[in-house]
Amino acid sequence: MPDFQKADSHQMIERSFYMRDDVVLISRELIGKYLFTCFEGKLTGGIISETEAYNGIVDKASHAWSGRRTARTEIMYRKGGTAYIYLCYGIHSLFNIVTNNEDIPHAVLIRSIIPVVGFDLMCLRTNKRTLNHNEGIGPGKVSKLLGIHYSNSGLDISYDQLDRKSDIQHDIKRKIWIEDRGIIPEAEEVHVTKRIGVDYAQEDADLPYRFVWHKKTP
DNA sequence: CATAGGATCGCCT
DNA sequence: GGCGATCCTATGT
Repeated sequence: MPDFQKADSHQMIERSFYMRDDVVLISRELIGKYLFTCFEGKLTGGIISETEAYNGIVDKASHAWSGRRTARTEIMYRKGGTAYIYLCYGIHSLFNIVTNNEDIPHAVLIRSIIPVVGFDLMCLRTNKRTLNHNEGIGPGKVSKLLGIHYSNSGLDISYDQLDRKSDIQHDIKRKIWIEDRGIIPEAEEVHVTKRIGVDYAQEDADLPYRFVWHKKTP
């Protein structure tokens, strides 16, 4: 378990990171970043350990395939750094980060985290006495641990440096954000595979858009 | 309005 | 590894 207190580089990821063109690269680069939520003043967070890229209108696995726009998917067409969260199987809120410019509906699904901050609250949310080893593995479980609900879809998770008026620790309005704390996964520990549960996507079903961090045991 | 199905999970065998 | 839960979303009449 990394010691986040000792990491010397704490930095909330800014807009330019999310606004880039290559959603697969962003998906890869999010491995090892810290995902935080703060709802009702309570902080929880973990290290992102699994992601999937969804490559907009040309990607048959994407909700925005062929430019589809509905009330739900409209959020995907916002600018990079927006949260796109939707309900899956009637039960699970799945958390995605919109990337690229406005009107380009790229997104990264966060599939797993390693819990780091707020264990007590995460136990409450999952109704467990202690967190299981695999409690953060699976996109539905990520949202459960962090208290993310699909009604939070559309929240801004980024910030614009020029608009920054005070220390981010005092930005009580921000509910979800990502920080770079200097963790760099070993390249050979990050596995690339096809995406989960998208067999319906025909020729796009096998694209190497999933990244899984298999950490060597310390 | 009605209805099929889903970027899943946990419990069961 | 099989299956039911559970309800919103998208689509069609």
